Order: sequence, then C-alpha cells, then structure tokens
Amino acid sequence: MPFVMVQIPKQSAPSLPAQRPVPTSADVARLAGVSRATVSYVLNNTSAVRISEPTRRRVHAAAKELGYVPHAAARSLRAGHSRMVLMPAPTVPVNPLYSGFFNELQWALSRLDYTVVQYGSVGLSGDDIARAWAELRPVAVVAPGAWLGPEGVAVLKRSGARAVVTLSPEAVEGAHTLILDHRGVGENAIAHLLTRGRRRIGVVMPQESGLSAFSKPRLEGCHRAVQGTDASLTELPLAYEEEAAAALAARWRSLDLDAVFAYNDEYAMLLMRALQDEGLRIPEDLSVVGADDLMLGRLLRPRLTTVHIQLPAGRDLAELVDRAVREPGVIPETRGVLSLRVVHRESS
Amino acid sequence: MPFVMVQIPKQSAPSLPAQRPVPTSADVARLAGVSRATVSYVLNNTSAVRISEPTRRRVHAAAKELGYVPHAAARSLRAGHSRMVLMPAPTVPVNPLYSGFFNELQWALSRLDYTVVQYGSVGLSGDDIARAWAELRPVAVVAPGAWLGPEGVAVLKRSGARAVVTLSPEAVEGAHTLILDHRGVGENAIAHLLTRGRRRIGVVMPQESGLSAFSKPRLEGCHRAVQGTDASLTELPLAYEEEAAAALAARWRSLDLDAVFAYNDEYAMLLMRALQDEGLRIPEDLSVVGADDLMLGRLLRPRLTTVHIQLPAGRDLAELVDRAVREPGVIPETRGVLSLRVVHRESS
DNA sequence: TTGAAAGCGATACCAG
DNA sequence: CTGGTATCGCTTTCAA
Repeated sequence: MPFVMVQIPKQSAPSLPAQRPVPTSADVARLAGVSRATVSYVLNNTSAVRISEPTRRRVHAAAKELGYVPHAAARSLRAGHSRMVLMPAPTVPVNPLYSGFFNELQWALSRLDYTVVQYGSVGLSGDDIARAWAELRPVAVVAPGAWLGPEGVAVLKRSGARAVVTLSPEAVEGAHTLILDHRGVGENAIAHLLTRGRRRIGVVMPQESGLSAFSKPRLEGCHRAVQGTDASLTELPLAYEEEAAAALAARWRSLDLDAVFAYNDEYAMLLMRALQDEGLRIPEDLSVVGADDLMLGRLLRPRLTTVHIQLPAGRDLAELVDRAVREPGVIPETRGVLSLRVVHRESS
Repeated sequence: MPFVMVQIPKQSAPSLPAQRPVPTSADVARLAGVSRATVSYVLNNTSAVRISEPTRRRVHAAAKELGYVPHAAARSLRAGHSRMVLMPAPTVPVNPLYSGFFNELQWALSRLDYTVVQYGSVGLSGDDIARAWAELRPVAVVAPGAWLGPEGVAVLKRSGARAVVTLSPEAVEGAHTLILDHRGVGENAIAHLLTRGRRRIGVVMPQESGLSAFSKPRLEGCHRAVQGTDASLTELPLAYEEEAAAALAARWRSLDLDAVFAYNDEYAMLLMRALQDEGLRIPEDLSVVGADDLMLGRLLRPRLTTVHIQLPAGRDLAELVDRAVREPGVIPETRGVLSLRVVHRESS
C-alpha cells in the first residue's frame, strides 16, 4: 500500500505561526555548543565559577536569538523555595487609604527582593483557600480580613510558608497579627457625638455585603461607646443608592434622632445630601460623622467631621515579613496598628 | 566503633516549631503503604484507573494526616502547561468602574477554570516586565494600559502564552486588543460644551503622575473636538489638593474661561467647590463637566454633568481569553469597547 | 489493581 | 574552565 506512505504534514496550515516549542536552557546550550551547566552559570552570573569571555558571549547570543526565558516553576522546584509573597486580591472596591497602603507594601517587599503575587480567590471559601494558596508554596502570606483561620495558617506553614501575617480584628493562632480593630472607629465617632451633647444616635449599616467585615465591628464599637450612658443607638440599614438615601431621609423626622454615624465618608455624603434635600439642617438639626477622612469630606458643606484612620506603614509590614522569613523561630507577635483620630469639622 | 551509632537528633531545640520538611506525595505513599503512582491516581480521581475502595481510603487518610498539599510548580512543570491568567496589579487607586470590571473578569475566568494571578511589577519597566511575566509561563496575559509593546507580546508568546490581550488606546502588534480610547471622553465632553454655547474652555490636567495615561488621551480628544471651531482650549494643571484648587480658583477670573472639562468627577468636585467658594456661579458663570459618572456627581449641587463610561462586560473578555487559549491560531482581533455617553445634569 | 521508572526544566556538585 | 549527572515533586505510560 505505497500510497499510505504519503506523509500528511503536521501543520496543515503552515501560514499560522507554528506552535513552536518553548526554548529551554538545553536549546540554548545546543545552539551555543556548550553544556546546560555552562548556560546556567553564565545566565546566573555564578561567581563561584569562572567562564571565559568568548563562551559567555556565545551563550548570551544564543539565549537572545532563541528568546530564552527561564522557567520560574522549574527553578523554584529545584531550589526548594521561592521568594513569592502571596496576598489575596481585593474583592471589593478599596478606598484610597487601603490601596495606598498596599502599594507601599508591595513596593517595599520588591525592594527586599520578594515577588508579590495577588491571588484571586473567587468562589473558594475557608480552608480551601488556604490549600489553594499552599499549592503555590509561597515563602510568606499576607492576608487582610478574616480570610485565614488557625487551621489555614497551619496548612500554610506545613507547606513551607515561613511567615503568615494577618491583618484582622483579632489575633489568629500561629500567625503574626496586625490588629486592625475597626471597633475603635465606631467608638471614637460615638464618643465625639456624646461630647457634642448628642444622645439619640443613628448608625448607618451599609447593605453592600462585602462591607460587613468593617461595618459590624464599627457598630460593635458604637455599642461599647454608649455603655453606661443615657444615649441610645438606632441601626439604619442603607444601600449605596440615591433612592435608598431619599427614603431614609423621608422618614427621618419620625426617627427622632439628633446625630448619625454614617459608616464612612461616602455614605455620609450620600445621606447628608438626602437629608439636606429634605430641609434638615446640619449640624443644627443633627450631627453627622463619617470615617476614613477622604478628600470629599473636606469638600462638603458643611465640612464633614470624620474619623481619620492611620494604617501602619507598608514599609514596616514589609520588614516584619522579611524578619519572619529569615528567622522562622520567632514567636508570632500581635499588635494593634490602627491609630485613630477624630477630625472635627463643621458637621457636628 | 559502636558509639558512633548514637544518633544526634536533627532538631536540637525541639521546643521551636521544628522546621519539618514539607510532606510530598512520596511521604503519603509511604504512610499509606502504596506507590506514588497510586497516590496520584487517588488524589486526582483519575478515571482511567480503578483503585480499590480500601486503598483509596488509606491514601486519603494518610494525606490528611500529613497535611499534604500538592506542589503546583511541580505539577505544571510535569504537565507542561498551567491555567494561570496573569494580570498586572494596579498601581494607582482604581475607581469603582475599573474595580468592578476586573472583579467580574476574575470571577468569569475562574468559572472557566482559570487561575487569576495579579503580579506586582513595581520597579520594572518595558520589556523586563514582559520577561518577568514570561518566567511564570502563564497561559494568558491580560494587560490594561500601555504595559506591553509588540516586543513584550512576542516574548510572552514565545514563552507559551496562548493569549495576550491588551486594553489600550491603540492596537498592539500580535495581541488581541480591546481599544479603550480615552480620547473619546474628552471629545464628548467638549462637544457637549460647544452645543451649550461655550467657547473658552479649560481642561484640567491632573498632576498625579499615574494618571497621565488617561489624561493625555482625554486632552487629545478635547483638541480634536475644537478642530475647525472658533473655540479655544486652555490646559489647567491641578494637583488633587484643596490648596491647589483654591489657587486655581483665585486666578480664575483672569483666565477668562466660560467652561471647564475637569478630567473626571473627583477633580470636578474639587474644582467646583473652590470656584463656588470664590463666589463663581455654576452653570451661570461657567459650565463644568466631569467624567466616569461616579455617584458623587449626582450628589453635588448643582448636579454634575459627566461623561458616562461603559466598560465591556468582564464575562465577554473572559470568553475572548478562553477562545484565544483554545484556538491559538486565530488572528488577534482589535475592537473598540468604550461606549460613551454624556449625562447632562445641572452643571452645564 | 498496583508498581517501577521516565521525564518536565533548571541548578549545583564533583570530575575531568 | 567546562561537562556529566543527580535532584526537586509530580504525572503517566508501560509492565507485572
């Protein structure tokens, strides 16, 4: 059956950019006429070994010609470790405060020669998340919020993570914890309103689900602040929409409140506008306090009283990570890092 | 020499959490009393092979006892490919528009069984970035802005990336491009002001460096819009600070302008406030137009006219990526995806 | 049904 | 100064 011998070309459409195999260090070695070991020495500038200048040039030329790029997975497999710091990618729009903090952290870590990777963890939950992260064998994990429990921390450490840092409301067993206690935000806001003589205080609770991690602790702090006083708290559920704010404003007078802590500056702006449109005067008829100290609070009229939140310096956190990586023996430390300050302006 | 047989314990300080070696599938196999192959079959539910129920249980039990987590790098090295989609981590605070888009994209990609990783690329520039990304051997790369040039795209493709998608002002050779042409934003804003009878128009240029990628194209669009009209454009550099806005407002009357396109809603708010504090009336003395259609624009008084920007659906982009991955032969396509619309409110 | 062994890509030791 | 080679952890034929 001689006709069967006619070879069918592998690529029937050779005009397409043929799916060429990715060049490896072996290819570079072959082209340069040296061994793979030599290629490795040259490309990594290994100081323990001296390679002749002509050879170096041939290797570099070959690498460039092939467009060789080393394979990170292979390298870290061989090395037995990586310098990857893993953080979960944010799932809710972050305010400038947070994004500034993370940029600084990222920058500082890369100065220390770490590679920062944000890992999207949509759909996973609980300890599955920790397992998914552990598969990447990061040298360190920085996890804001309540992503990680003690179990997750243990999984990560068993998988070689030398530092696990959480930024959360309370200490997590086995991990370094920077305590970001948002209760203090509510507490400060309410305390301020009390000194202004307010007693019947509303607390805005955003209906956006991703925000409950912040809104609940803030509310808890509010309750703590009214303990042992004659003031009363009223929860005010509010979606971040004009209509919702208008509806709340419409029934405002029946609520009989003389102040409101609006969760943050953005909700404060939303609510203030609706209240003003209803003819309510701020601060005569009621006081309004926001939080986060965003620029927009200064641009409102009246200017918005707010709780300024100072996050720790990204550089400090980066150094904590680095220290923990280099001395894995140290006891995980826990410390509060939210420094809060009421900025009194005109709305209260 | 019998005494030599006395073993020195590996961990001399057993109180510290001993730096135990990370368990591998070989350890699981040993503990379960089976071969590594069997472990792999069981843990991956390989359907081609039938493993007896008792064996499966023993393997699972051993894995759980050791806290075994597979090593992603080893796996993808062996497999020869990964399902990692790489995106650069944002370096500037992103507005809710963008962050919503990326969340949707991330979610859609993970539904398609891709792993989304955001890679921080601080300090690197140009083709070094592409090389750093290529080391991770992603199956696809999605890069907003002008991160990637044709050279970078080529590097990534040679390293096995089967899809490279850029979101940028103009097509990039070799990559799928979703054209996000911000010139249209400026053009729409100015066109609107012209129909309102304005002729001497200021254009705010943010001084924050990360924003020039947007502000320059927007300005270019402004120029295009005044082509062939009797209108004139004045660039107004402005930092995002109250003092800068106040200074600009103080010399406003000498500028002799009857309208301003304020780059976006946030700068518009900043500037409007300063101008109002100077006693200027909006829109009687001048018109103001923002962009991005943020919530705050609706809350200002007068309500802010703005250019609404509609990004493509994250799901569509995810499908584009998936198609490109599965059929790497297809010609990279280029299409505009920014749909713009002037929302006329009270400030113009 | 299970096990032995090859091999993915890069590196580092040890000979030559 | 350069080259063979074992090795990292895992998957997947091929044999038993």
